[in-house]
Amino acid sequence: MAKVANNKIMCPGEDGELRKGPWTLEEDTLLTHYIARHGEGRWNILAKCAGLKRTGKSCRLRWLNYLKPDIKRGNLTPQEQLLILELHSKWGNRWSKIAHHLPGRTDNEIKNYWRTRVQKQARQLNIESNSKKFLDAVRCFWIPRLLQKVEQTSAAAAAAAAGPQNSITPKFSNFTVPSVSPVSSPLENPNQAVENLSSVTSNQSVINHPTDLINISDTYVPQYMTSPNAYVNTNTVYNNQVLLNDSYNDMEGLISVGSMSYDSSLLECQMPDANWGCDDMAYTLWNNMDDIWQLREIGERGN
DNA sequence: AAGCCAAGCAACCGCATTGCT
DNA sequence: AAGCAATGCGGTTGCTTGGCT
Repeated sequence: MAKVANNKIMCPGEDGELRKGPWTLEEDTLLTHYIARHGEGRWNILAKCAGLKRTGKSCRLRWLNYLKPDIKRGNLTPQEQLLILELHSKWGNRWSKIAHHLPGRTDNEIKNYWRTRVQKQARQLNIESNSKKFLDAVRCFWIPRLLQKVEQTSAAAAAAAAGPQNSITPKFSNFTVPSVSPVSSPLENPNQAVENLSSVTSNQSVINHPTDLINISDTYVPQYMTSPNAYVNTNTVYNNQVLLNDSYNDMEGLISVGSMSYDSSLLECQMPDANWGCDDMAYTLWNNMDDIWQLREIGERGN
């Protein structure tokens, strides 16, 4: 341990220049063994006394982000991704705060996930990743999809645990076959889908593109945080046609779960028979999702 | 096989905050 | 209360790796 001489902490092997760059196995071993014996903290002293030619800061980072025994490695699960999206929508770039809610994950890992995966989507959508528009897109399209994945994976796990005779019927297995009515592309006429929504009478699918929903969602009451069903139902809208769009399809790639997916051409959006006015349409749409949207799970792609 | 490029991630840097003297 | 060191946090950099030509 350190000795104090003339108010200066003296440790063996503290001479020489500080190292930078990737850590070697030897350095990792030194740090791990030292912390196992003496514990964390007092990083500058630790760095010197452990015989590491690193700054205390560097040692701390290496330990917290890589060497600590409870660090979880590997891909983020759909549940973790969902949590990150939700918490980031609440708190923004408070990586450390977010990381506290994901045991075994570091703020650095979450930050990298956000920058590499999430911001990539924003770029592809031509939306600023810190804009309300993108936040809405995440809430309306991405989170619902993750919720589906979470449900699917837990259902699959339950089915596996129950054995083949007691397999559980997925929650989305009995939705009706839709009748999708063709409408003009919102890319050609961005306001078309909203207009179509106001004129629709019943049983018609009219939303072509997520940006339409983003526009609508400016006025919706954000129940997304408390109503899982709302996620699923809004996602129906997304799935309905946007899956044809490459950049949105890329969101799929972020979720490394099983092969189950939804066929956009067979998802149904049903409107109630009541007359829809544009003004209160958004509010009604988002608050009645549970009742008015139905979807049909296609199951394994290729069916 | 070699070179190029982009994505992902580990690590660094600077600033802010906290705690101790 | 002030000064200083340690620690924490978020932004950024640059290295590694894998895919493509």
